Order: sequence, then structure tokens, then C-alpha cells
Amino acid sequence: MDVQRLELLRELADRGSVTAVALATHRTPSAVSQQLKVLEREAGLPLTQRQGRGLVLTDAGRSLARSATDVAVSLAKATALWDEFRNNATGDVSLVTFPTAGQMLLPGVIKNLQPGLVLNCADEDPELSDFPAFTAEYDIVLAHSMSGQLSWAGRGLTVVPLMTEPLDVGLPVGHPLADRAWVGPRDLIGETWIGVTDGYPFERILHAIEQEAGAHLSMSQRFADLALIESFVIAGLGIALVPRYTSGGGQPGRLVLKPLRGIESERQIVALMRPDRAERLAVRTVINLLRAEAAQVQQSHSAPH
Amino acid sequence: MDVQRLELLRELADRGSVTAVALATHRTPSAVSQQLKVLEREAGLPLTQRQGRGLVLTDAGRSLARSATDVAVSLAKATALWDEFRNNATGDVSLVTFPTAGQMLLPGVIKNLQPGLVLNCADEDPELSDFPAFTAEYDIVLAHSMSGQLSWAGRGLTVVPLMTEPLDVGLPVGHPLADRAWVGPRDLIGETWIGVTDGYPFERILHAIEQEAGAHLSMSQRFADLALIESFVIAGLGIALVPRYTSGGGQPGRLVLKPLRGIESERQIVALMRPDRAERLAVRTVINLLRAEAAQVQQSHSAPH
DNA sequence: ACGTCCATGTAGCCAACCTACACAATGCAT
DNA sequence: ATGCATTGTGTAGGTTGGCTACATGGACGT
Repeated sequence: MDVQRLELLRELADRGSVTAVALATHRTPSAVSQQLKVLEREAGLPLTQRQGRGLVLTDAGRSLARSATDVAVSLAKATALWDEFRNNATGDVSLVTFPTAGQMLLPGVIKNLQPGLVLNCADEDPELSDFPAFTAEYDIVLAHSMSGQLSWAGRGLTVVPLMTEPLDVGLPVGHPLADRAWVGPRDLIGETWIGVTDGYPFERILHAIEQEAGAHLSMSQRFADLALIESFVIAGLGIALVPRYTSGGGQPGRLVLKPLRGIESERQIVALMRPDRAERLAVRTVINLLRAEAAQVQQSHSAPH
Repeated sequence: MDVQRLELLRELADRGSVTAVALATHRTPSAVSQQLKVLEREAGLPLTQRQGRGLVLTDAGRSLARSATDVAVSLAKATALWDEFRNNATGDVSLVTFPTAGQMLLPGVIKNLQPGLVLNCADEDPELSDFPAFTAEYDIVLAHSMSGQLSWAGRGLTVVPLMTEPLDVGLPVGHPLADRAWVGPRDLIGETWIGVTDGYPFERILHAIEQEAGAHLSMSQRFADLALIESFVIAGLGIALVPRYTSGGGQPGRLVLKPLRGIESERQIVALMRPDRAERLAVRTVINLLRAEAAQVQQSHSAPH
């Protein structure tokens, strides 16, 4: 019973096609196919099944792939263990993030990286992409969700919460509500909103405000880019829900943030990983840096408040 | 990072010498030595260390060997999983036991073995041998100990309790105490005892009786074989502590058993296994049969009582 | 019907691992 | 003290297992 073959089966479960597995593991599709065939013969029962021109796992195959994850995890723990003995959190770690989290956390993390530890970052649009799926490609995936709602549950991924970021109401300077300490849902009736495109977590909060205030909110625009939304708010074209720690980066002092009371208004920023990758010492080190950075961001915003 | 090499390291931790590992894994010592050398180079730090003409593990080596066990366990779980899919608890299982447990449990177990599942049994003298060490050689090791006292703790072995067997006072027919329902420590003052050789669990109970009764017990003989002890008791040469379920096999009706009150007088019979072997479906099946048989033995003795 | 995309066979090459044998070091016995 | 057995380790060579390159056979879309 060979671990490499089990790993191949697990990759197939994650990526869905022999060719994709071959690409990811730097092999030819033929090699992958052969190894899977050997695994099937060893198992004595079909693990895969042709479907169209592709290949899908049988129940037995899926089940075996799951336990292959356990093997990979314990193996990763072993390597992490001797990395610790060598005190050697070295190597490459890859990371994807949605833009605002990257802007908020990554510069501080990269500054504190110890020598020999390389962090390769990329960003993706959370609206267009299935973020959990990136765990096949990247070691760490920074994703966000509304509090409580975990869209990536049940995929067998390791989830590390990094921080919860409040979503405030962004107002232009001079707005009638700008001198208030906080605002409630009823204060917001009649305002014009700059919204975000569908799928963003902000969407749900706006619906909650509508329910609580008992009125329909008028939505003038829908943008995906936060800086664009802020520029509209500053220009007095409406108000918007903006994440507290990442807003105002472009034009500081021109945007006023007010906490929203009466409604749970925050997003959770988490790190997603495949369980085996989460065990790597280098990855764990980066995660610790991310958590430290997140804590510092939160503290620096709460102290002067 | 190769699993086979890790496995070799773990075998070395268990068996203590390269030659023994080579013998156990059907390889030449040279092959083992080479693989360990590769593993060390991969790890980047010394895992073994010469001591005399032998070889011992360093701290790092021991630590890595421990995590190698986790790998082996998850791997065994995977194979057990697909064995379950095939509904195929087949293969060979090896077992050592001390004589009385084997006499009590094994015939019933072997009768109930499903076809294709082969159980190879052997017996060893618990006094002469280090039973936990047999887990390197056999899949299942049946051992006994006093209640609570687990001499094999901390070796990273899987322990499955099978039953607790009371130790009764064995008397010849016609003995003054033979019509009592039970006996206490003070009743036993002045009796002549047939003891067992050092190291047996019975030893400790006799000391406890001495303490409780406040008198010294006279010990006339010391034997290792239970049947021999019983024959002495029957002959009126003394009394002895005998396990309730396994005594009287040779000459039924000639030996009277009385429960001992006031002193915790029982031995625990357990199965010891290396954790990875414990995960094998065939092994788990045998363990279940052992537990069922043990329960039945206990029940059949308590019902007519 | 054709081209494309996917999985899978076949032949051959290469590397990893093992055996066989030799050798150094250590401990035990006479 | 001096053999002698035992232990671990090097070196040379053979065998096997897994990979690549290329060809084949279905399945889908146009």
C-alpha cells in the first residue's frame, strides 16, 4: 500500500481530472493513470468510474481519498516535527487573498518574515472565484464571510480565524449623521446607498437593515472595488457599508465612519488550508504572523477610539 | 520524505538493532543501514548514534519514530477502510498468550473465526518474558496485570481490556473453610500456602493479605504452573490463590474455590498491540471475538453462582 | 463528420533499492 | 592478551518500479 498513490487519489478527488493531477504533480497523464490503476488492483474494487470523457470517484474512492488526507496530515506533522528540531521554518509558502485583506495584513507579515522563509502572494476577486477551491493551488487562502456563516464547511479544510472586522457606515464629511457617535437602522431610512455587486457579504447586511428599519433602501450604484465606492461616498453621491480597518486608504480624512448598532455588522477574515499543508512548519509560522498582524491591526484601531 | 524509511526508524526504535530490523523486514542489514543514512541526510540532523557495537536513537530520532507511528496508524486505517468496503476481514493474525488465558479464550475464538481469517497462536511464560516486547513480533499479545497497575503504560501501545478475573482461595475438599461462602484475610492466618514464583501478580495479593491480617504467611512451595499448584492443594499440602475461571480444569470437583473479601483480588486480562496493527480489520475482528468470548466466560460463571 | 479533449495503453529508459561481499569496531571468552 | 563472534557500514552490481514519449480509443461540441 503506497502513500504516493493514495496522494494521487486525493489529488484526483480535489482536482477532478487526471490531466489536472498530472499538471499539478509534474507528471504525464499516463503516469497518473497507471498508478491509479495499480491502486485499484491493490484495493480489489473500482475506485474510479468513467463519466463522459472525464473520470469521477466511486464511493469507495472518495472514502479512501478522505483517509488519504489523514495519512498526508500525519506525514506533514512528522516533517514539521523535524523542522522544529532543526529550528528551520524555511521554504516557500504561497498565499491568495482578496484585495482588502492583503492590503491590511500582508505588508506587516512580509516585513517580519525570518530569513529563508519566502511568501509568494497573489490576489483574486472573491466575487468571481470559488475561494475554497484555491486551497488546491495555494498553501494559504485568505477568505471572508459573514459572522457564523461558513460557506466552506464540510469540505474537510482547516479553517483558522484571523480577525473579525466591523463594517461601518461610510459618510461624506458634513453629512447630517457625521457628528453622531453611532447610527441605527432607522437613521438610515431615506439615504441613497452605494452598493456592491451580488455575492459580497455586504449585501446581506443591507437586507437586514431594510428589515429592521421597515423600509426599502434605494441603491444607486453597484461596484466591486472598494476604493471606487469610497470615492462616490466622498463625492456626496450616497453612503455605503465599508470595512473599518481597510477604508479611507486613498483619501484619508475625507471619509467618516460610524458604527452601525442594532445589527450584527461584521465580516470574519479567515485562513483556509488543506489539512496537510496546514501542518507544515513554514505554513504554521506564516499563520502565526498573520494572526499577530491581525491582532495588532485590531488593537491599533481600538486604542485611539 | 518516504514512509518506508520512517517505518524502518520505528522498527529500530522497537527492536533496538539494525540486524533485528533487517531480520524482521526480510532485508539485509546493509539495506537498512543505507536507508537510515538517507533518512538522516534528508532530516539534516543525526537520528542515530553509535553506542558500543550497537546503535541507539537520538532524541530527535525517538521523536521522529513516535510520529512515524501516527503515519503507520493512519495508513493502517486506510487499508482497514477498504477492507471494510470489500467486507473482507481476511489474512493472518498472530497472537501470544500466557497459558491460562489461552486455555480460557482461544478455543472459543478459533471456532468462531470466519473463513479466510487465520489466527496463529503461541504461548509464552509471563514470568520469563517481557510481554509488551512481544508486540514487535505478534499482532496481539494477551497479558495480565493487577487491577489498576499497568506495567506497560507509556510505551505507546494500544491496550484493550478483555476481562477481569477474580482470584479465589483454592482449598482441598474437606478443608475447615470449605463450607464458608467467602473467606477474609484473618481466616487465612496459620494456613500453609502454595505460592508462585516471583513476578507473578499473585505475589502482591499475598503481601496484601499479610498486611491486612497482621501476620506472616508461611509459604511451603513455589511453582509457576497452575495445574501443579492445584494438584498440591488437592493433595492437602496447602492452599493457594487461583484464578476463578481457569482453575480446576485438570481434576474437577476436587478443588473448592472461595471468594476473598476485604482485599481487591483480581487480575485484569488485556490485549496489547502496536497501534498500527490494532487498526487492521483482521486484527480488530479477532479482538472483537476475544471480547465476546471473555464476556461469555464471565457470564457463564456468574449465572449459576 | 470532423477536430478536440480526455483517459489509457505500449515500449523503453532511468533511478532507487536491494543483495552479496568485504571491512572496521566492539565486546566476550578462554 | 588474543581469538572470535557480533554489530554496523561501505562498494559493486543487478533487478524492479515508475516515468516519458508516443499512439490509441471514446465522448463531446460544432
